[in-house]
Parts: sequence; C-alpha cells; structure tokens
Amino acid sequence: MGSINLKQLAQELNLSASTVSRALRGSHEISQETKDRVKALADKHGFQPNPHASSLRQSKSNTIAVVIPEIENNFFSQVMNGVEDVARKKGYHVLIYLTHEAFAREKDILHVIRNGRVDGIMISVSNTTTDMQHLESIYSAGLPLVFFDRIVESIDVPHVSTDDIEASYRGTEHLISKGCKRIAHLSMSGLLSITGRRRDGYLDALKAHGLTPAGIIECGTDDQTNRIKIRELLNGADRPDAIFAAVEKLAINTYEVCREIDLEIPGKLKVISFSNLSAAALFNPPLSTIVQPAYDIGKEAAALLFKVIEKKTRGETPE
Amino acid sequence: MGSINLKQLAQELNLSASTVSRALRGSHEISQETKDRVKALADKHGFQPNPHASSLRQSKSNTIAVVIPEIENNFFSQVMNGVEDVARKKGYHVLIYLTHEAFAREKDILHVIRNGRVDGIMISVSNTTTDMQHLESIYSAGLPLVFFDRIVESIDVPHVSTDDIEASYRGTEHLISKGCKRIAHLSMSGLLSITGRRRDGYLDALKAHGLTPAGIIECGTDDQTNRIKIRELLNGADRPDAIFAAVEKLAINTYEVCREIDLEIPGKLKVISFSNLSAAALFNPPLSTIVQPAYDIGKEAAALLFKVIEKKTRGETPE
DNA sequence: CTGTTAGCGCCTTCAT
DNA sequence: ATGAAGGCGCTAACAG
Repeated sequence: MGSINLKQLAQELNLSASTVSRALRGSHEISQETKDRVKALADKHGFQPNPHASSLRQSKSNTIAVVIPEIENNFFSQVMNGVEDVARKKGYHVLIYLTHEAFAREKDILHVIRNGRVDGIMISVSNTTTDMQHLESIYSAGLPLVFFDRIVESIDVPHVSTDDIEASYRGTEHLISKGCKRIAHLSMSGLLSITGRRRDGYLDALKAHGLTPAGIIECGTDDQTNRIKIRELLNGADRPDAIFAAVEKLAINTYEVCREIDLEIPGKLKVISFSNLSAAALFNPPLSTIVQPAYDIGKEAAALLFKVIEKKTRGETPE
Repeated sequence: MGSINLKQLAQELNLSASTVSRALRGSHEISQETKDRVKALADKHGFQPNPHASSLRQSKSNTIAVVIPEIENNFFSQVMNGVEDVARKKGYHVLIYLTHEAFAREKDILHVIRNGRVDGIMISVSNTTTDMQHLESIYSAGLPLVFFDRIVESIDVPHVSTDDIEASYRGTEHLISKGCKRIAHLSMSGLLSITGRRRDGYLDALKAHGLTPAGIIECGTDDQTNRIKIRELLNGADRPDAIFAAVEKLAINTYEVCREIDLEIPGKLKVISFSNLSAAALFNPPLSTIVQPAYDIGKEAAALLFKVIEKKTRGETPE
C-alpha cells in the first residue's frame, strides 16, 4: 500500500501516465475537471511521484547540500535554520555534511555530491583547507556554489559574509575604550581569509590607538590544547589585560582558564568575542559578544544559491 | 567535463556498461586487471555513478532523514553530530528537516519524504503533535522509522531515550538535598510522553520526601510568554525556592527573569534543568544541569535505524 | 486537451 | 569473465 505509482494511478483513472503527470504538476493544458479527478485520487492514495525517477528524468534533484565545519555551534545552527526555511519554501530538500574542520573529509564530501545528487552547494570552508582544487572543480563543473562566512576569495562565486574587519575593529576598540592597553588576540589556525580579516581588524584598531599586540595566539579545534596555550599567555610575564577571541569556543576556553587560575573577569581581564551564544549575557560575568546575524546569513546565502540554480536551469549552454 | 556517465566510460575502455558497473562495485566476477583499468579511468574522470539512476534502479536512496523540532539547541545539534558520523561511515547521506514544533509542518515533511526519497527516518516528535496518523502511516508503509528522545509510545518502533523519570527524580532530589521545600516545575506544553515523564519524576521525588508541588507551569515556544508566566510565578505569594526546568530554554528564561526582577540565584532561588549547554558552568551562577548524552543518542538511534534498514533490505516480503 | 513513444543512467537477469 | 537486453518511474517531444 505504501507505493502506488503514476502508471497505476493512470490506469485507475483511465488516463495516460503523461496526463496524470501533467495534471499533478498543474499543467495549463489539462482540463480543470481532469486535474481535480487526478488530484483527488492521488490524495486518496497519498501518492507522491518517485523522486529518483523524476530527478533522473529532469536532471534536477530539488536538493541542496550545506557543508559546514560543525553543527554544535550556534552560528552554524542558526545558519542551518535560515537555510532550511528558505529551502522549504522553495520545495527543496537539505542535505547536511559536517567536515569537523578536516580537509580530507571536506574533499570526500564534495567529491561524493558532485554527480547530480544536489542542485547546488553552500559551504563554509574548513580551517584546515589549503588546497582549493576540490572547490574549483565544483565551480568549473558548473555546479552552483555559494560560500558563506568562511569564503574563498580566489574563487569567483557568490558569497555571504559580514564585514569582519570592521567588526573586529569595533570589538577591539570597545576594549580600548574600557581602558585596556595590552590586548591579546586568540585566532583560529589556518589560512582562511576570515582568520586574516579578523586579525587585521584587531591590528588596525590597535595601530589607530597607538597600541601594540600583546600576543596573537593561534588556536585549533582541541579545547585541551587551546586552554594550555591560553594559560601560558595569562600566566606569562606582562599579562594581557584583555582578550579578543575570534571564535566563541576560544572565549569559552578563556573563561574556563580564568576560573581555573582564579583570574577575575572583567576586573583583571576583559574578554570580547565573536559569538552567537544567546546565553552569553548570563555568563559570569556577561560575555561581551560580536554577534553575527547568522539566521539571516543562512537565508541570504540560500536565496543566493537558488538564484544561481534558477539562472542555470533557465538558460546557459554549459558547454 | 563535469558529467561523464557509465556508458561513455565503458566505450572509452572498450567494455560493456555492465562490466564497468560491476567492476566499480568490486564484483567478484570481474578480473583484477579489468577492475584496475576501470577504476583508474573512473578516478581520472572523477566519475561517480548518477545517484538518481542507481537509486531508481535499486529502490534505495542511501539517504536517511532526521526530523527534529529545532537545530538551535545543543541537544539536537549534538544528536545530529552523532547521526552524521554514523551515516558517513555507512556511506549514507543525511537530510535534515525542522518542524519548529509545528504539527502541520511535521505532517508535511513526513508526507513529502514518504515516497522513496529516504531509506529511513529518525524523528523527535514536535510537542504540538497530537494525532499520530502521519507516523502510523509511515510505519505501516514499512518505511524504517526510529524515535529518539521524544518518542511515541503507541507506535511500536525502535527508539532511543534516556530514563527521564529517573533523571527528573534525581534532579528534584538534588534540590531537596539543598534544603528546598517549595519546588516548582516548568514543563513543555503538549502531550508528549516525555513531558509527562519528566513531570512524574519530579512529582515522585516530592512525594517521596513529603513535599507538594509549588506550581507546575506549562510553557511554550515563545520566550516572551514564558517569561511572563515565570515572572508571575516568582512574584506571586509563596514564592518557590527552587525551579526544576524540563528544557534548557526554560532555565534560560528563568535566569533572564531573575536578572530582571533582581532575584538572587542561588540565594533566593535554586535552578536545575535538563540541558546540553556546555557553557552552563560559566553561567552566573553556574546552572545545575541534567545532561543527556546527546551525541551518543544520535549515534545509537542512527545505528538502530540502519539495523532496521538492513534487515528490511535483506529479507521480508513487504506484502 | 489527451495519448504514444522514447529515454534519463544505471543495475540485474540471462546468455555466452 | 564479459556482453546484450530490459526496465526501474517518470516526463518531454511529438502527434493528434
């Protein structure tokens, strides 16, 4: 009972399969009466056309892929939320892939979704990605691609990102305005442009106020290691009086270390961070955050992707 | 260049399509030499069989769906993480669908993924779901289904959940052991068994210690409304001295209200909650949490689903 | 407005 | 160990 198909439906109605197919998709060249009859019976059977057959025939999957480093992170989960909303409205399905910041995994994923499984890809690149071949290959295959947040500047595809330099500049200036003089920066490892941009904003702000960096620490995915590095920084001579963290988890690592070594925030150390943690205000003390409009970024990136998909579907000889 | 297919590959090799197909999937009846030749050329072209064609042919999508209320919630994002790990190892793809706790949306989603798009479904039911017809219909269509966390007891499918009664009991007892006498409970709205079970654990603990409920407040999805209800509770006569929140967001709402009405936690009010927020320890004051092993729940539920899928693929006449 | 025919790309008999 | 043929379910092109 689960699976009736178009042909059977057509037989039951004494119609041809094509008429039924057209009727279900609301074609203009089918009489209203027939449409109604068809839809009634289809509903009764809970009929849905087999998606693989129809994708095969149309070379269209009605599916997009979202490739992100991790999902256990408010920024990315809010993005997903935005993407899903837009996709749903478009009648699209969303495949989710997590790279865990691993280049090899990212490559695998992109390889596996190349062949028609999806109509387009949204990606926020892993921070261990150095070689962009896998992305260029998607691009040159003509598969719609959109970057968000962690973009690759060398590849000319649409992208959505916030002005990280500006945001970092302001975040750093906020610390300066509170009287901080020795401001350190905790940055993501890797060569992503976003990492550089956040650092640049920080450096620009320092320079503009005649200050010099009190340390720039490259952190990675492992909390343990990060905490060790942060502890060294905070236990060293000339302890910073402020920290500007490029990503949420580094701010959390900082809080943890401060609790451990009993360093008072914000008395002895002020902390600001990029973060989309809604509960940041409930921290002890409240964490100052640079919040990105993640939900909107997701929506916008998805909308952008659909624009590319639709353009491609309409025109363009891809040869 | 993006899309070469099996037939072209075969031509280029002077082999038949079937041989190539078999070679690529490592069939035993193909000579090693041929396999090597085929794989070499396939790699060179970055060839991947068209998934729609092969899904159509095999009636197998190599895809599962995860249907959850929301993703912006550490519990569910950790679950997703576990699911994705298991799926990836199995070579499966993961479709994500968000219900936003809306019954109509849940129904739509399940309807849309019924017809072969996925080989199985994992779901944590929305709290506005009352009628289970849409789930029963999936079940009786023979589409593998697994519940996790928010299960439906009336439908006999595998599920993964923690012992909510026990956990609630202990959480409540924790408050009692701190000397609390007037403990209120913030619960999710709806008729989900999990809601009842968390309440029951709370009630059991009170009874065991000769206490009576200081209020059971049904909360919903809207933060604003929740805060109003909580404020009323905390401003009323006979203010509770503790709150046991059934879900994370209600604990956060409670903290927000306390900050607003300047009620000191934990001095005047103790709070404990189900929560997977890793930063809960950094709250002011630290939030006592009942943490569920969300990542493992995801892994386990996925493993369970694959078990059902594999069993179905092997045997069973589904008529 | 409706029907007939053909084929999307793959995999699976059934031959050889 | 390999090839030929057919069909999964659908939709698009071409009648009529």
